[in-house]
Amino acid sequence: MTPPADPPAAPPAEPPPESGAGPTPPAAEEPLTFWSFVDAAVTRTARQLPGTDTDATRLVLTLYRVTNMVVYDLESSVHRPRGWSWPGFRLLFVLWLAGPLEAGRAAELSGMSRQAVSALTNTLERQGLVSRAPSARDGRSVRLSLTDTGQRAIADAFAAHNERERLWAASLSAEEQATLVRLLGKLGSAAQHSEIRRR
Amino acid sequence: MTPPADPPAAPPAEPPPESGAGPTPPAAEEPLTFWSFVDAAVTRTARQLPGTDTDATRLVLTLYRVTNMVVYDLESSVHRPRGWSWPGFRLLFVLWLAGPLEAGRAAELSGMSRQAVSALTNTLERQGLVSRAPSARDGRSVRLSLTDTGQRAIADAFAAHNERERLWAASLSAEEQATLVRLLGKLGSAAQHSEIRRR
DNA sequence: CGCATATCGTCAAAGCCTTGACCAAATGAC
DNA sequence: GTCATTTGGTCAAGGCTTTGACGATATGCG
Repeated sequence: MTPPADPPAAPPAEPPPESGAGPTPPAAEEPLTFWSFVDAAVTRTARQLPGTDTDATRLVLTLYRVTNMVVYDLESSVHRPRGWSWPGFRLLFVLWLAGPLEAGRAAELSGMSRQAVSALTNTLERQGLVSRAPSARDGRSVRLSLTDTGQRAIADAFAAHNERERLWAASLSAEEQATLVRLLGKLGSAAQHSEIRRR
Repeated sequence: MTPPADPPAAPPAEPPPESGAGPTPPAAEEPLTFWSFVDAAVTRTARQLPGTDTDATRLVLTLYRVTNMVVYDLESSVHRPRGWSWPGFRLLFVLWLAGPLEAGRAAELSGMSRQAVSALTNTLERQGLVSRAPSARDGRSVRLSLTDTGQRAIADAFAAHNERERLWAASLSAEEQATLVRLLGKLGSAAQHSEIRRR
């Protein structure tokens, strides 16, 4: 779901609906595009719902959209050509760096649910990249580890993945990258507040 | 897939694998957690693959993980209780703000594929929130619009959604929010470079 | 030691995503 | 006007996500 990259070259939006029913018609004279939609969204939510925290809307909308673009690019150019998926790569990445793990720990480190790790491991096991073994520590657990094939495959994939990451990161200076990471980390720490729902 | 919020309180990782086969064993003495994994990942990829752009790795890893946390929280606390999904909300949001749209335009504005919008519209139509009509402009197109029920439902959901966005955003000052949005926007503009894959 | 409770991984059902394909309609060249 | 090409929406297959449930195993209290 990578959007067109060249705003505002998209064809014109349909004309706004007639006055009366429903929300206030969009006031934009220019056609909306993926890019201008964020600005328009902020303006229009303020009009539709007085009291809207428009800065928060802009923040979350931008965060989600940019992340989606990055992930789509990485998945479609690096991982799908290998017959992999983005979540598959993420699980292989965790096992590559942390070594063999119990499935629950792999779920925790990768930020996936236990059921998602279980289903994903089915796929990766079938591809010969990961193997399951009963855990000596706990009869309920399975220990996931990369096969030799998996080790080689993830090293190769990560090289290409990192090359692509570098292209994305290169649009920011080193200082900007550091600032972005710092602010994202600060945003992420909000999850420690009791109001935020977490697993 | 929201990870535990309280680093590093997670139970200890399994002991590192023995020397020899596979990658260099993880050197960390502390158990890895969702949080410390990012730092560990950066350190260990540099060791596994000399020449790794570790700043890019940190940037993309952090971006993805924080976004995932935010989306999981919004979806599980605001949208799933309504019987909705995150993508469903996003499509409703676009139709709410832009008014009735042809499906292809809705796909464009929301950053989804046409097939994803089609399948999602099936669900929302079944829930009585969206309706399809043939487009007068183009015999191949369908025009998507919110039903009256849909209008009311999205207004109510967005109020709760925005309240939750506000909680997230509140962890940053207004200036920090503006800086984050600006840097994300700059990162997103990288998609205009020809190397980045886009739809 | 017995038993209630918690934990781990998997299962099932339903929804969402991707790619490739198909059919109908639109477009543009000649 | 004809025809090749493009476009729009849907379909199908396969993979990934969620929630709730289940059976096996572990834990801790009395």
